[in-house]
Amino acid sequence: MRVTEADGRVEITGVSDFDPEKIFECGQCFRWRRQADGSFLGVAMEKAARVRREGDKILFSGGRAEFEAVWFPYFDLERDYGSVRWEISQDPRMHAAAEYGAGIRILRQEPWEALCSFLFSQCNHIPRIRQIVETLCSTYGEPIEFENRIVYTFPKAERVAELSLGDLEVLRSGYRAPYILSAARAVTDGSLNFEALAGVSTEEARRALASLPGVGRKVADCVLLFGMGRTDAFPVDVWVRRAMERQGDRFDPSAFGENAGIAQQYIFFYERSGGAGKECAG
DNA sequence: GAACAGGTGAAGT
DNA sequence: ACTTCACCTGTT
Repeated sequence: MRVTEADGRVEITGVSDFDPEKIFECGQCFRWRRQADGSFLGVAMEKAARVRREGDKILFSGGRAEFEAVWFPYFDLERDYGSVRWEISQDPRMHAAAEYGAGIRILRQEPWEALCSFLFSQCNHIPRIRQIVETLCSTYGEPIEFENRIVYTFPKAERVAELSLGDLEVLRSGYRAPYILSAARAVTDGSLNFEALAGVSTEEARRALASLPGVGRKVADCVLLFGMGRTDAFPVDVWVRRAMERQGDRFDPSAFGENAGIAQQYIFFYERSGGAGKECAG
């Protein structure tokens, strides 16, 4: 990977598997929006950014220092997705999905944001999840200026913990609102400590997350995968379940080891695209 | 208007 | 251990 800085932005070349559209629209995150010029604008890690692809170049707003401190880890640029994808493709059942998902990367989001986002996700469509998250941020996040506009950070757990259910009504998040409040309180009072969970097994971290109200196996695995860098976590939602059931034969995600979560994202993206359905029609 | 949506947890077999 | 249901809200 080659990194150059110019005009207040960073260009990288020589990165395989970086398709902004797939990364931001494969359902793992909810705060990046496509702009009229084809770039994506978002806020993550308390920073706003614009990201675009031009041919084999990826452009990031901001300087090299910010890129190295924030966006390099956030976009998981250390991982060679080309070879991960090749390994996953060795399972013939994964071949089509892995090829279709070329360009996806698993973002390393903040664990608290991932926890909230996937608590909101239950029984909701993606547009609605985005709406709820955006309202949470614009109402309770911190304003920051970016390219002559105001955008909002994701509010910290400490901020949410001091809110009431009434304060959250503006989100229209229904029965999920109390889940958010108790999660915020758990993070704030230390009974859920993400830093400490970095040092325990995935299974133990999963148990800790699932002890929160409203967090079951699926949401816990989403937090592990999208917010805690646990690529061995394999969230099973209705789409992935459908794909697995169609295999008829037993499908064991643990066979993918540390790549299970990435395989999951290929399956999810492919299944939602409808590509898998066509294959089976007949 | 009923049914459903990236789930969870309690209560019923 | 497996199945059923309610849960807010918005959309089809």
